[in-house]
Amino acid sequence: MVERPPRAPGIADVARMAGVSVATVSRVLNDPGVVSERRRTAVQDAIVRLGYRPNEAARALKSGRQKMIGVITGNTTRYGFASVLRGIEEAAREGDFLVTITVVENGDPDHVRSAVELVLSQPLSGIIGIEFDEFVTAALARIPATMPTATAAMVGTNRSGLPYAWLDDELGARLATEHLLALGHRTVHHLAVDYPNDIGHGRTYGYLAELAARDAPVPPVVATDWAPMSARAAAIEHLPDDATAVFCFNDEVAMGVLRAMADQGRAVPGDVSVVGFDDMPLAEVWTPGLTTVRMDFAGLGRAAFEVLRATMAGAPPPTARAIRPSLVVRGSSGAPRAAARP
Amino acid sequence: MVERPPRAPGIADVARMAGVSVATVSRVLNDPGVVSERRRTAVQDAIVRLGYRPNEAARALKSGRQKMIGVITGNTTRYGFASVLRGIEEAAREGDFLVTITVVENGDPDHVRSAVELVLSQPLSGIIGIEFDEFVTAALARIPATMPTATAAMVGTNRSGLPYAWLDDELGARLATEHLLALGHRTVHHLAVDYPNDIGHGRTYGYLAELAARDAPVPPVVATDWAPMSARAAAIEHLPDDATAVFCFNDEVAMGVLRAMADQGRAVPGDVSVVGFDDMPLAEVWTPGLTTVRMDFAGLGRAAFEVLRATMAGAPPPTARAIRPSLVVRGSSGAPRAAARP
DNA sequence: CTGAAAGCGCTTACAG
DNA sequence: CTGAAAGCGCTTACAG
Repeated sequence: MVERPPRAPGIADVARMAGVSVATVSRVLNDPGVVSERRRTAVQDAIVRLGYRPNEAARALKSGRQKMIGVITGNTTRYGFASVLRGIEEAAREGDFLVTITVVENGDPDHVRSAVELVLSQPLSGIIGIEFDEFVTAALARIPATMPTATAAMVGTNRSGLPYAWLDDELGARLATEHLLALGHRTVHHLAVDYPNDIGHGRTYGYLAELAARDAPVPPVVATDWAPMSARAAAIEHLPDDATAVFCFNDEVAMGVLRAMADQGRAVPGDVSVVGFDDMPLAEVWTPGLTTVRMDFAGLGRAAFEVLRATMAGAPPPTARAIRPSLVVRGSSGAPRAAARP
Repeated sequence: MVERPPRAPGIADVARMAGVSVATVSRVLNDPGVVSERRRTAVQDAIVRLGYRPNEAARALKSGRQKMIGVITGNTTRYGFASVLRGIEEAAREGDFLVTITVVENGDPDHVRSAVELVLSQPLSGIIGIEFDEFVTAALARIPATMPTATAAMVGTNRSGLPYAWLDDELGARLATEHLLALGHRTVHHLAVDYPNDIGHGRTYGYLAELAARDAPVPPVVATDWAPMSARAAAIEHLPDDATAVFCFNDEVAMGVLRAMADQGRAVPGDVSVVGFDDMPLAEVWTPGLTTVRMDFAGLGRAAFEVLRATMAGAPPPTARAIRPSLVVRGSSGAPRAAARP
């Protein structure tokens, strides 16, 4: 613990020590170029000696803006949200912005409203929504148009209409589906979360599109929820016995499917190939290693921050920034047993 | 997008509409009891009609404190940190506090200093450090004593000496070790992260203590780092062929060990029992389901917030709040093959 | 119970 | 380039 004066030094203390007016100190802080070198040096010395630190509340009161951005997000315990948040935080910190988070995880109007009120009570510079679901969209809809706002999204999830950066999960799904088809599977089955719904998910669309493009039969989509054990149950109940390839909504769903296969004594990839989505850190550790699509969530967070920064600077409506996913092939996918068919 | 006046309404607008002074409006906001019912109602009506929202920057400027707490944490992408953050955020939101996060993930003095500077530039009400590693401890050491601060810790990690809440991972390790010994294993091996080091970890201590208490032989501790695949490598290289039970530092390490066993053709739990630590959501999905120790990280976050709240209220140095872990038995642990020995 | 007034720590026209 | 002064939106003694 450093010892400190009872009251933190203010701009007036600096001015006194440097023998200048408070206005000059303020200028040194905000626009050093306009101050003569002599005084500038004197002020900077005083700042260091006093350990002066600007009071952001006072700055915010004057300017109406604070060097702080708000992030509205779903459950930060989930891999995607956590990683995007990570990227935002890094980019923000580099730009000297602090990040405040507000979790919105259901559609209850009271919950959404109070969460937004809480964020808006602060003089934020801007807001980023991690718009992967409808709850965040609902929260974003309550933010006044005067507040600079940007969004991190995936295909089809950017329902707020705000400037955004996005991850092309539709492309990722096509890569995954194509990979399986190229291996010789007659078709590919799919476990989808939150399907059917009015948002739709790029990864489900991409899967369907790739099947169509290659004239593969389209099996019924198997619906599940986020919980891996629900995916396990859905796989056991709805995946046909002759399925040889399964493309999963995300890695956690894939892990549930892998568990289902193990419990049923079906070999992976011998009897069935399983492909996930996201490439979370544990994907490679699973037995067998999970073939999946790598999504650069942290990059998405950084890109969203750049979009917000442009918006804050009053730039023309910034273009969306897309991040390309890539396929990561590991042990869980292979050729079907009877691959040698015409 | 709601349409809004160019400038947000202030306390003066409310006062005008309600026909009272600004002082009265302020009182209604902060201490409604002292205002007569008639005026109070008038003010509250005006607040609603105007959509008035207090400007926290102005409040902070007067009081020197803002309804915002800062969280200093390690990589929020990791399960433990993310879950504690989660608990803090929930508790804070219920108390109408906003949460700001700053990630400190290495010991570089410049990094630590600038991270702390950034946090301190805000008129925070208080700070919580998720003190699971030395980097957060280093950051906490730079916070002036005048700032209310609390910590979320585990056994031995609370090196800052600040008021804290903690998770008794030493007890958890004893439960896990005892479980394995009670199953009939002659002894238990251990993969430890960050060992040996001057902090030490409660879970490693607890394991050692339980072995000693039961007069079991003490095999050399196998060192690994956080990455599951490193744990896999360490297990393959250093775990003796006759090991029948392994207690792992955390679930991710255990997953690496499970992978090592699979790659070596050793059956779990037939040939070797594996126990993890933390009970992350995927632990039950693994094949076989992972026996582990459940750690209530979110509860820890909430408890840390309570400790901070007491500190902010100027209460006597709050007592530490302990959270008990519990053993969760699943498929990865069982009796050794030759269990029927004296 | 209520109002007039000072002041929190800055920034920013306005003069010079 | 520099300083004196007003003001950002509140809270809080101080009188009454």
